[in-house]
Amino acid sequence: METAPHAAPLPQAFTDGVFPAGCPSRTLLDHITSKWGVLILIALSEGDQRWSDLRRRAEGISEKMLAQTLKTLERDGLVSRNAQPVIPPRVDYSLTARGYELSALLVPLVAWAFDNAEDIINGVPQGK
Amino acid sequence: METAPHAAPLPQAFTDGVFPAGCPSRTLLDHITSKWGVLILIALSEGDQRWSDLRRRAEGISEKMLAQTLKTLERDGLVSRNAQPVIPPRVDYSLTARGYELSALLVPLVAWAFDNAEDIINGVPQGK
DNA sequence: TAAGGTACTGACCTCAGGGTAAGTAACTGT
DNA sequence: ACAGTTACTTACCCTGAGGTCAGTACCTTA
Repeated sequence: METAPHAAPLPQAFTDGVFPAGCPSRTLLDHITSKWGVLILIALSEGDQRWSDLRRRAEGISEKMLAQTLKTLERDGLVSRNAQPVIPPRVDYSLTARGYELSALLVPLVAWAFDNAEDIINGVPQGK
Repeated sequence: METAPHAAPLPQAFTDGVFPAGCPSRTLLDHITSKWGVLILIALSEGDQRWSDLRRRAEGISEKMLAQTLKTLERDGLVSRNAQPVIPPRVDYSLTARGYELSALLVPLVAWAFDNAEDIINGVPQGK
């Protein structure tokens, strides 16, 4: 029942243990841990997706937020947009190399949340 | 320059590729990816901390948000609170087993964000 | 000729996440 | 007697995340 012994190395970063307020990582962290950002990145980790696919998979997202989230992730170089000049329009989104790198870290986190959510939200103590 | 081939298995969860709107994992994800939640969990991953330590380390957090975040994480069974009946008060916070499990997934993510933030926010394309 | 499909944009409004500041309890040291 | 310490709570306010809805462009099919 002991908690954290002392493991889990925070690599070289934050050696003083302080997370500075003005640090750019704060901004990036806000983008990638945003409500919809996580879901979009996870969805794309399974392969390219069209706009309409993403809308369907991130259930509950509005068109406005989908557009906004995708723009942010694109600006951050995590997602790339490929528009085909056809009618009706067809736009495919995919992860960049950098985005794929990130999704590899994000996927286990979301999987863990999925596995533990029910117990935690319903207040099951610790055992199962 | 190819992006995601198809790897990174989303374990058993979300086999249909849809993230349902009412899913409890949405709530949990909101807690653990919240602006301050992440920082608190990371800070505690290095060992027990007092209230005042956490305030200092999560630079910029207000007392109100620290209290609120800690309460949420405690309710979720990720953080445990140990108050000693001394004057002036002394309260230590630590990760539970569950919280430690989570922090092991969170730490690499934050480390990645820290390493890549500067390039990404300043718009360095991809190479370095 | 009118409806439908796709990928958006923009205007408008609401609500909650989060900041600021002051107050509190209870003891200790000067 | 009074300031100092620590861990909070409470009240008030405000910005911005995010929802809703309407509109658009352009071609296709009924």
